[in-house]
Amino acid sequence: MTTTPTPRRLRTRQRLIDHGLDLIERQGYDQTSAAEIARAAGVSEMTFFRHFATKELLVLEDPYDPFLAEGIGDQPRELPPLQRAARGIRSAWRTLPEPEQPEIRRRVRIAARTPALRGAMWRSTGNTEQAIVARLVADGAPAFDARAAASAVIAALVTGLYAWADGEIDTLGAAIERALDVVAGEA
Amino acid sequence: MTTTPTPRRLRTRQRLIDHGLDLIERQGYDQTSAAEIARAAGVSEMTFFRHFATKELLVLEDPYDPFLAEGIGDQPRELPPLQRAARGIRSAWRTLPEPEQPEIRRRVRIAARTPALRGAMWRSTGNTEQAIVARLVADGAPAFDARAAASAVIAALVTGLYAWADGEIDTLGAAIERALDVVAGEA
DNA sequence: GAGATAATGTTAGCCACTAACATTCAACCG
DNA sequence: CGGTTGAATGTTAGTGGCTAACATTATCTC
Repeated sequence: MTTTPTPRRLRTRQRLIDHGLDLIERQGYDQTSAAEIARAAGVSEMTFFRHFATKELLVLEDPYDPFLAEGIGDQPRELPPLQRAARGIRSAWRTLPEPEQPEIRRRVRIAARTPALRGAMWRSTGNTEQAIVARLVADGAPAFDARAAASAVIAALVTGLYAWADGEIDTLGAAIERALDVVAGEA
Repeated sequence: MTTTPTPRRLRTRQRLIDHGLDLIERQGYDQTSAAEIARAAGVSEMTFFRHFATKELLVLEDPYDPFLAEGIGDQPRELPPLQRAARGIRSAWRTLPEPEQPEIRRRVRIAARTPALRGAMWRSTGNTEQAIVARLVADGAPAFDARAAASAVIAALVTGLYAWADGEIDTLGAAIERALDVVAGEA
């Protein structure tokens, strides 16, 4: 189905990202047009949109990572959905090395500062949220409770992301732990 | 500061809303242009945007209601922020009569079905969220915890709103109660 | 080196939205 | 009642996000 991209395409894509984040950091998201980014990257405007279906995705697109939902199945089913989701994510995160990608931080910082992107960020977490809902439901949670718990946990996580991007919290891991503490305290 | 709108302006605005929701319900949000709505309401496209700064706001604009945050101050400060927010909102809601406005339900149903509007909904809850954060912080909560708690509670509330609009839960009050139960169970 | 295929370019156009300026409407004043 | 004023609306022109259709250029294979 999904054919692997050619080296040339990957180079073009990376140039668009590099020049795009650069320009946006300097002049702001709204003040930077897709055409301008394309010009800076040495391609046509059309090519920009062939790489990123929307301008938002230049900043927010990330490969879908369902791994966050994977720890949920291990949690005891007696726990309420919110606790299961929070603890599952925490344990999934701990099995992973801190992905110290500075580019992710650039992206999140831009998103945090751009009102137009905050909504888009919400949309871009949709896949992760659905994965969490699916796991909770598979383990017996009512559909409504699963949706409410998943959306609440994701919202807190995004808050943590923003705090990390702003330098308010040092490491991504610490931001996540603290956000999860707030929605499902140690109590 | 804010001058009261003239009767004529109010009539035009209502006609835009009536024809707008009507057309959007029939053909979908993305398939209905602002120009089309304006034409149906018998005004120019420019007038549409003078009443609604963005097309999204035709569906989502609602007077800012800070009342939801008002019950938070009454909660015991020993409780963690998430509990304070959830209980405060619950008690604020209970002091109010169920506002059985069918138009609100139309709007929410459209928002629930339109991916482009889900993000906008998130933005439109920003005022309420800020009010909640302000109250939590005023009562001594750390800023980060307040933001995380407020965003989580709002996210769950929006989930409840959608469920009510879809008919999955009968009354708005029940939807809110249940959403709050999920994020801050009786435990 | 010829062909096939992916990647890009060009052009034209729709829609959301804005700025600038002209026009109509409604209330108020004499 | 006519005239004046300010709000509401209309008109026109333009920008930026985004798409469709078709032409062109790279790159890879044989």
